[in-house]
Amino acid sequence: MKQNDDRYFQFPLFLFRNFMYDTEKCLNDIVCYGLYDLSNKLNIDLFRMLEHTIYTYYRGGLPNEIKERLTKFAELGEIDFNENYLGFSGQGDFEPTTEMEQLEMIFNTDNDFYLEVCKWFKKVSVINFFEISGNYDAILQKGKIIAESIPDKEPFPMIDKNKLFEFRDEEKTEFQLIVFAANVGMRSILGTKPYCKTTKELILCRAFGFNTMRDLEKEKPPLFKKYFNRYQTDKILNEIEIGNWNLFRYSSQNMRGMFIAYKRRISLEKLVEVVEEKSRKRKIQQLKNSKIIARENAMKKIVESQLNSNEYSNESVTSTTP
DNA sequence: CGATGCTTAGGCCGGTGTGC
DNA sequence: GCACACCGGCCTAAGCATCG
Repeated sequence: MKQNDDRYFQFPLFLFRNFMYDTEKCLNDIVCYGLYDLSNKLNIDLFRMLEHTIYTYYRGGLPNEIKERLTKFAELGEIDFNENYLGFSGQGDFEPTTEMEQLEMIFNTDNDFYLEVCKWFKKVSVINFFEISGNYDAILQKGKIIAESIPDKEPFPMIDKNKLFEFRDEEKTEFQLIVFAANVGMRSILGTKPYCKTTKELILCRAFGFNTMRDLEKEKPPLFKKYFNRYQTDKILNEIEIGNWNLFRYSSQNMRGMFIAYKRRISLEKLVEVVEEKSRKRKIQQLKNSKIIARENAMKKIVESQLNSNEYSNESVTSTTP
């Protein structure tokens, strides 16, 4: 797992459909899916797992089965636990090097035990990351159900972990919720791109958890109508731009649609440059095309007039012939 | 393939509603 | 009467979609 993924939850967009109506349930579903997803993707760091297993053995808190197995291995002399130092070095650092090496040897010969410890370690890692207090297995089960019902071509936006818990646990106004939702909508459109072109309509559509306007029309949320107007969309987008959302927008004069971008991925100056250069190149291409067309038309005319003059000359020839 | 119509963002503006 | 939030209409030009 990469360092910068640590702070984000990634989830299928459709979970967001009830965000405006039942925020807590929506965000808890996202946590369930995130937990399930992480438990699948998590790569085990063997060193940390060895260390944490020894640490938890000394400190207490291992599942009984694992603890009993370790005790047995100790009785057989395959691992030496030092009940005086409890894994701490003379300098006071937790460095159970010998125990870890011995445990690794045990893992190499007893694959079932290794897998059992992996399962436990994964669980504690995930619980630690998500700071959850609920029933881990139930959450995992729910996450699995969600994962199995993801539609095709579903966008997967990401939410900052702290923001997610903030919105789940603190009271928010409807406008604060729609701003958060629009932020998610924008992220679902951007994906991994630093910037891209879109419309206000699609941002709002995604904010309500729908992939396309076609999907949204099937079960249009009442609040979509409330917020999809000039004043409200501008207010929402302005709020996102001045707030701490790492997002901004740019629309060239009279252009159809707008560009949205991550502040941390591209500067306003750079985006404007890119957008105006695109428009300049398009204009140049249009000029080229119109010149080609003009030339073709001119050539046609010339050919036609030559044909005509030939006809006249032929006529004159035939007329003079007896 | 080209002409045409349609959609879109944003500047501007007038009108309505609300609280003081 | 005043300040402010809200809403939709009109307008422009870009550029996308579509039709013949």
